Amino acid sequence: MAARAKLSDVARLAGVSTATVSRVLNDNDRVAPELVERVLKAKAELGYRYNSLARGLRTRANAVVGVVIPDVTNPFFTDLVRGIEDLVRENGYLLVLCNTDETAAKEEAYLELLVDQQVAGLVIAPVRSTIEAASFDLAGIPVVAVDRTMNGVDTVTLDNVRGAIAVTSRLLESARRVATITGPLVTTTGSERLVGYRRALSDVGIDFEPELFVEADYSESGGYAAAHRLLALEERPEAIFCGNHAMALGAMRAISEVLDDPSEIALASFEPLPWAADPGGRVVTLAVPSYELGQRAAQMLLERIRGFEGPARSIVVQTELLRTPR
Amino acid sequence: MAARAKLSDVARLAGVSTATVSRVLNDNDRVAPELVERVLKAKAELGYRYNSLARGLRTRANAVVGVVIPDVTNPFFTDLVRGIEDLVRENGYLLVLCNTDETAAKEEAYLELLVDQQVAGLVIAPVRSTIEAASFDLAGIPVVAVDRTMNGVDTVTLDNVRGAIAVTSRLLESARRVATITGPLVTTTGSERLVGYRRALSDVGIDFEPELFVEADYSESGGYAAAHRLLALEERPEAIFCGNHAMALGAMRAISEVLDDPSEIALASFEPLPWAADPGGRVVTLAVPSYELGQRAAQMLLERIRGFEGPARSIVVQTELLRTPR
DNA sequence: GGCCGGCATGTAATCGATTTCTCGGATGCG
DNA sequence: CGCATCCGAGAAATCGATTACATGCCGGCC
Repeated sequence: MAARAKLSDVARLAGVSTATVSRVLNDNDRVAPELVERVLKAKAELGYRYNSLARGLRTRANAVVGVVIPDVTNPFFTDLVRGIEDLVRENGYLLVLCNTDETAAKEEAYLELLVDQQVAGLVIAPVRSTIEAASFDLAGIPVVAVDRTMNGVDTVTLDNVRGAIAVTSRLLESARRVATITGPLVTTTGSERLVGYRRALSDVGIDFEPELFVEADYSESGGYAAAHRLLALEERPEAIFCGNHAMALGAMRAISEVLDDPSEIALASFEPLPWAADPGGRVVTLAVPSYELGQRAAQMLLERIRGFEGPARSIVVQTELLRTPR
Repeated sequence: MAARAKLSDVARLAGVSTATVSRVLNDNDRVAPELVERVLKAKAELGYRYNSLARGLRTRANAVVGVVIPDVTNPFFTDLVRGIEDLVRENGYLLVLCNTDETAAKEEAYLELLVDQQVAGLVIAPVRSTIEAASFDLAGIPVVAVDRTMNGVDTVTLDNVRGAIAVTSRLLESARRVATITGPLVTTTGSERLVGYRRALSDVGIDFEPELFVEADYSESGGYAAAHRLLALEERPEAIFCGNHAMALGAMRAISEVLDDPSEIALASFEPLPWAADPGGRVVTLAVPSYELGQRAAQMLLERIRGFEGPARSIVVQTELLRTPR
C-alpha cells in the first residue's frame, strides 16, 4: 500500500499497453469495450490515481486555477471566491487562493509562483489596474480580471459609477454636505466610485469640495483614520459615503468616538454590512452580487482555458440599492 | 519571448551540461566558481525559471502546502491562514486554500485533489475529528491538524476547556441560568467547550440542565435558530455562551428580535466579535491567538516536510479573557 | 483473390527537470 | 617517478504520464 500505483502497473495488470490505459482514461474512444473493462477493473483494483505532475508536465497544464485577491477577510471577496470555486470545481479544477494584502509586491510574488506552477488559469482582482497583462500573458495563461479592470484581458466588474451615484443620491436626499472615503485611486473601484460620487453631486448642483474627499486603503483602520480627519473639519460633513465595507466599519467606530449621538451623521457603504454591525439598517448600502461576479469570472476563464481565442470581453454587473435610512 | 527558457537552453548558452546547471541551482556545491558564474549569467540572460512540474515529478514533491478549513468567511480561520501563509511563504511554498463548508463530502473531495497534486504537506481543521489519518498518511504526506484534533498527527489546538470555563464563570458572576450554544459535538472544539461549560457550572454548584444546551453548526443562522429555541423556553436563560463568533452574532440577532432591551440577556462568545457588532464591549469574549495558532501549525508542518520523524506532537495554546461586561 | 484503407493497439519519443554513474585529469603518497 | 585516490563535470537514465508514429489485422472493393 505504501507505493502508489502508476499507469504502467495498471497496464501490466490489465495486460495492455500504457497507451491503451491512457486512452481509456482520457479519450475513452476507439478502444474495444472488452479492453476498457479490463483497464477499469485493473484501475479500481490498484486504486490508481493519476500523477498530476507527470500529466501536467506532458500536457503543459496543471488542473489548478489561481485566484489572487487583495483581502481574504473581506466578505465581498470570500463570497466572490465561493462563486469561482463552485463552478471551477465542477469542472475538475482545484482552486489556489492567494492573498495580496493590497500590496503590489505580494501580488507579484504570487503571480510568479502561480506561473511557475503552470496553473491552467488565473482570476485576479489586481492591486493596481496598470498591471501589465503582458508579463503573464507571455506564459500563455488565461487571465480574467474581476472587480477591478486590467488591460487586455477579460473582465467582470460592478457598475461602480452607477452604484456610487445611487448611494450618494440617497444620502443627498437628506443632507447637503456629503463626504466620501474612497479606496486607492489606482484601483478602478476606487476611482470609479469617486466619479459616481462627483456626478451625483453635480446632478443636484453641488460643487465638489476637495476637503470632503479622503483616499484610504480599503482597510478598517484606514477608514477609521479617514473618518477622524473628516470629523475634525471645521464644518463637519452630514453624511459619509465609504467605498467599501471595512472602511464603513472604521468610520462607524470613529463616529461613535467623536459624537454622542452617532446617528447625527448618515453613513453609506458601497458593500453591505453584516447585520450585527448595523442592526437598525440605517446605513445606506448596495447589494453587490459578489457570488455572481465570481461565477461569471469563472465562466469566462473556463472558456479561455478550453481554447476560446476571441478579443477581451468585459461584463459589467449592476448593483442595487439595498437599505434605506429611516 | 514566447517560449520559456528551459534548463537545457541555459546549459547550452553557458557551455556546460544540464547536470552542472542543476547542481549550480540546487546544491551550489562542488562546481568550479567560473562555471557557477557562467551559469548564473546565462540564467539571468534567459530569464530562466524552473518548471515546478518537471522538478516535482522527479523529486516527488510539489512546493505547495494545502490548507483545508471549514469556513473561509470566519475571521478566526482567515487569521489562522495568515499565520500559516506568512511562515510557509518565507520557505518558498505556495499555499492552496480549500473551503469545506463544514461538510465531510467537500472535505474528502479536496483531500483527494490535494493528494493528487502531491502537495508537500497539509494543514487541516477537520470537519469531524474521527477522520482517518491513515487515508492520506498512506500517500506519505505530512499532516498537521489545527484547532481541532485528529488521530495520529501533530496538532495545535486551543485550550478549549479552560477557555470555556473562564467565559462561563464570568457569566456566572452575574447570572445563574446560563445557557450554551455549541458547535457540532463531533468536532473537538464543540465537545470540549461543552465540557468547560459544564465544569464551570459544577464548580459553583449548579446542575447542568439539558434544556439550556443546544448543539448548532457554527453558522450565523444556526446560532440564530438555537437562540430562538432558548428564548422560547418557559424560563428564559439569563445568559448565553456561544461556541463561536458567528453563532454569537446569530444569537444577538435573535435576542434583539425577541427582547425590547437586548442587554437583559448577557452574551458570551468563545471567539472575539468585530468591533462594530459590539461597540460597547458588553459581550464576554476570549482573545484567541489565531495567527499564532497558524504559525505553530506551519512550524510543525515544515519540520515534518524536512523529514522530522518523531511521534505525533501536540501543542495547546492558552486563551485569555478579553472583555468584561459592565 | 489480391490489394488497399481504416482502425485498434503497441512501441517509443517526449515533456523538463534531477541524479546516478562514469570518465578523465589532477593530486598525493610511497 | 609511478600508481592509487579523489573530485569535478558530462552522459544518460529516470520520474509518470501523453501522443506521434508504426504495425498488424480485418474487411471491402475491383
